[in-house]
Amino acid sequence: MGMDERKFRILQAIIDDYILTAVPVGSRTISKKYDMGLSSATIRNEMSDLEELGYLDQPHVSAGRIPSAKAYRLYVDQLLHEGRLHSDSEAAVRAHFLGRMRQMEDVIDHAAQVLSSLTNYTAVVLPPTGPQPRIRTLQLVPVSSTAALVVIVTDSGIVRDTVIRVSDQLDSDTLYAISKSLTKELAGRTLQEAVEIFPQITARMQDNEGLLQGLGNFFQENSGAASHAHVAIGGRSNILNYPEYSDTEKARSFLSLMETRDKLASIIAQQGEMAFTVRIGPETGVPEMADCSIVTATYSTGHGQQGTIGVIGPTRMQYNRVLSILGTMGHQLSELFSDD
Amino acid sequence: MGMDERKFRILQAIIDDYILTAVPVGSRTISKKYDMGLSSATIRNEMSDLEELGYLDQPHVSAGRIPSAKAYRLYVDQLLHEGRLHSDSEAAVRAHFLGRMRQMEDVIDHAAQVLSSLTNYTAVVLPPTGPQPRIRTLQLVPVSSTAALVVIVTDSGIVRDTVIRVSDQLDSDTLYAISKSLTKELAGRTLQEAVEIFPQITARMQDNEGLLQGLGNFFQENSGAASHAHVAIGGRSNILNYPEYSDTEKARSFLSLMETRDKLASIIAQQGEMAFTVRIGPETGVPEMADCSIVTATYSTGHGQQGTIGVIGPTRMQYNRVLSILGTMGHQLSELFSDD
DNA sequence: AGTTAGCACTCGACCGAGGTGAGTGCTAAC
DNA sequence: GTTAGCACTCACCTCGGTCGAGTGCTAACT
Repeated sequence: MGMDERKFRILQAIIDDYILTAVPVGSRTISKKYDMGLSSATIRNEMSDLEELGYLDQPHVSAGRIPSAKAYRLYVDQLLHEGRLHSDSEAAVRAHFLGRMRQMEDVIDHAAQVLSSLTNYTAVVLPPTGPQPRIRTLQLVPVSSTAALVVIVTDSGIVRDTVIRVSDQLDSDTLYAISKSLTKELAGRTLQEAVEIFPQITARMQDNEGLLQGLGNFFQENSGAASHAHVAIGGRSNILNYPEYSDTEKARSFLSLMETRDKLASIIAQQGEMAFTVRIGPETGVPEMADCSIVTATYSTGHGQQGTIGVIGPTRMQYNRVLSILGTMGHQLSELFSDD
Repeated sequence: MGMDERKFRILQAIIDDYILTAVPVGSRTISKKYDMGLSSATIRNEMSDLEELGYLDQPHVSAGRIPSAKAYRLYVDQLLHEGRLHSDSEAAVRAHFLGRMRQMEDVIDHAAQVLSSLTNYTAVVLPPTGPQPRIRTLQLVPVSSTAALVVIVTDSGIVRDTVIRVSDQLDSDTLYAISKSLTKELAGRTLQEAVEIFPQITARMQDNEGLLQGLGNFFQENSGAASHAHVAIGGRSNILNYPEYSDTEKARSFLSLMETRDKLASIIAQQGEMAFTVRIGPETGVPEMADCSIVTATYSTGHGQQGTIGVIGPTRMQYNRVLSILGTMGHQLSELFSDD
């Protein structure tokens, strides 16, 4: 007994119906609602086969069937293979990005917001990370008599800043001079490299110890794995729209997972190069998400950096819609970042 | 029939018990658990009076009584009046702030986190706002050949920045020169004032039109009510710990309110000068929070700026604990910001 | 051989009856 | 003014019965 064309069509109908209704679907429903030209009895036989093949589960003997993770997997693979993602969502996404935003964080937050409101699921957006950005300019701005702001501009246009304390009294011009010489030394290097050669620089410029030490620390802190910094999450409570989470206990564990940004980031973070990832139920590897699916896509900044956007919802997710929206969103973000 | 001492003690016992158990409390419970030296019958009579006075509600005729909003109000006023907030929480709060943080946002986020985990309710922290900060320094940092970063340092040490596009090609030194002259013109003024006199400056410095226009926009955008910028929220899902929110529909509406930062900020934002505000049930003025209470406290930065921290929980909130924790947290934040 | 109709069977959902127990209000006695 | 006692109320639980959606199996039809 293999998986023939007809079985597949029936399976697809079952999945479609279940995605819509979240109710176990019976043979009669399929035979009537999706006119297959087959009687319910025949469907029943096929469903029995599909269950044996592992594509369907039966919550109890006299309920309909529901698709298994394996079924969704098949369904999604098909979608991805065919590549026919209907794209009426494109306009919607684009419309939301008309007023373009200044800051990275704004963009990230906004993207998560849009993504969740378009899909009605929970959305997560990770900022771009990638090869160590290279320093382009470093500048010190006086903040008070004992503090200065360090602004570092990198080749990907990303700006990092921090306030450091300087024990000495330094005026604006002196700081500018120091900035210029530091820029000369550091331009073109990564933060990692900056940490390495920093002792030499410190040796050469013996004055301004306090300042240099502060700078050293800053480099140190920021050179590590580009710190999963800001993770934007949107539509946290969307999950409650779906009956599978009407159980409060489930909802609780899901929502508290959503609160721990770090964990979430590591779950979402894309490994590999794929345009899309779809992890279904147990494939997520997270017990709290045993009946969730995670769909992610990547975007890139045109400076070799990559970011991830993702949607989390019940396994009976509208994969078609979600994939298409993620695709569009990915494009938009890539465009937005690459000419910025 | 008035409110005598004994009635008050009974009411207090009822509130305490209800806060703990969330179950309507009956006369027998009070007479046994809180030994008043009175029989259940007597308590019953008193409770009947208290109900008539509007301090107790009876969900149905044969259940116990639950405290009304009016009762909580009385209870809280008493707490605030007596001022005896037990302070074993002080150490806990302090412990969480040992590693002090660099950036405003980090502090805010962390504070919300701590506050929610200490209270087990949902916590909200608003960044300090206050009288228009005055410009101390303005500096332009080149980002690319067509963009520059504007950094503005204000007297409260707060740094605002944005990237603006400059149509002209400007090198670092030129930008520095412009920065210096702009700083001279603008130092000591508020952003509001900067907007007003900006046309004159533009007229005087006719070159660099693109740049000046970008700057103008930036001032304009930031001069408004100090933009409820970053609102930190912690323990969103804590509300689900409490049986009054085991109804999914209620939880949903609560959580989606928590998602709209702006709205939340305006709800929490403290009017008036009071150290503490307690709004109970309908007093919140938000229908979604008909059976929530909001407790807020303020902290200040020592530069005339004030921020708000708040806790949102069910009306049967542990007011005592919450008030004391908020108080301590407020102090810690004030200290942290004032010498920064 | 595949398809279909028919039928017995299963099992969750829904409904109403009855029992249980916490809690009240009232009355009468202390 | 306080207390004991008692009848009464009402949410909640459990139990049995009915209903209906859905299945699996068998036998007949194409």
